[in-house]
Amino acid sequence: MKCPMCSYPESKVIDSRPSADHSSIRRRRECEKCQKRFTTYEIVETVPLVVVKRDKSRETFDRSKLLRSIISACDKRHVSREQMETIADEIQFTLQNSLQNEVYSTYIGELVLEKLRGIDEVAYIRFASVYRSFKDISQFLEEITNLNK
Amino acid sequence: MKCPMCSYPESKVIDSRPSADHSSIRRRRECEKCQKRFTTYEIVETVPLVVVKRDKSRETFDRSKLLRSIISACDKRHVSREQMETIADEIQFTLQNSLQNEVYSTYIGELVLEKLRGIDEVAYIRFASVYRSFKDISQFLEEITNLNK
DNA sequence: TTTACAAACACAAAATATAGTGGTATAATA
DNA sequence: TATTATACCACTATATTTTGTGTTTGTAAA
Repeated sequence: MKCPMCSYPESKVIDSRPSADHSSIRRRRECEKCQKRFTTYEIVETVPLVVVKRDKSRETFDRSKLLRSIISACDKRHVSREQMETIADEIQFTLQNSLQNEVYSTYIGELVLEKLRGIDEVAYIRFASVYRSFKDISQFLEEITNLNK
Repeated sequence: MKCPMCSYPESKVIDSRPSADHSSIRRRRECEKCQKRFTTYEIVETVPLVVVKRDKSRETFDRSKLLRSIISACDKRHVSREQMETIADEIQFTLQNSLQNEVYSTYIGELVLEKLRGIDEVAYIRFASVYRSFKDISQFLEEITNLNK
């Protein structure tokens, strides 16, 4: 590992500690040339998450886009911004921990529905109406009837 | 190191290679629980560069601020924006490769002077006049006299 | 000011990673 | 299409890192 001070390419580890949740490793290194010490982090490669849309086109996952869709479903409802952020966070976490690096937008939609269902029924129905493209009132009614089963 | 798929905290290294310039190490790991494999990178901690000002107050280094000071010194002079950007880049590079993570603003000033001196004398004098707070015309003259020595 | 916590430091035994060699597959490029 | 570069994979001997325990220090919070 190259020394950030003198750029010499070899250094040795003198201490190594996993982070509390083991999501990274902090190492303390010493340059073999100038003896200066520095810190490094080993982190999991972040694979950019690709979302496959209905028309099969692909785009990189965008948390703010996800959040916007949640916000608009919750408009005027008693759902706090914090709750919405949490939903977005949880979904992002779920996606990033899914084994794939490509996820279907429909899967994300289902995840949002699942979360909203437990928080606000109106927001849930609204999101479903957009997401599932309800064609007429009967589908609405059907979804609402299923809600309390 | 936590498995990004199943979140199990223990994994083993199965391959480890330094990058071409030794600025990072890529490791291939295998989760001890789910056996899935993933890649990690060990990178040097990026220490935010702190600038110590004349009054001893500290702030984080801001390239755009540095650039602004160069731009105003070069106002109406034949120095291209590209040259100014290059000066800022070179100084930032110098600072980030300096052994310290705290640098004195006076040091940055000297670096700018050094660069300007080779490019445009008027810009140089202007920057010096602000930076060194010339009190009267005699200091100006002195600096100008020294310029072509 | 006291407390609490993270980071730096030290040391040593035990466990694991590193780096050489070499093969395969894939993607980007000429 | 041939070429190149990169990632992934396998195997092995040896050197290095890891991790427990414990001290110290700087800094943030109470």
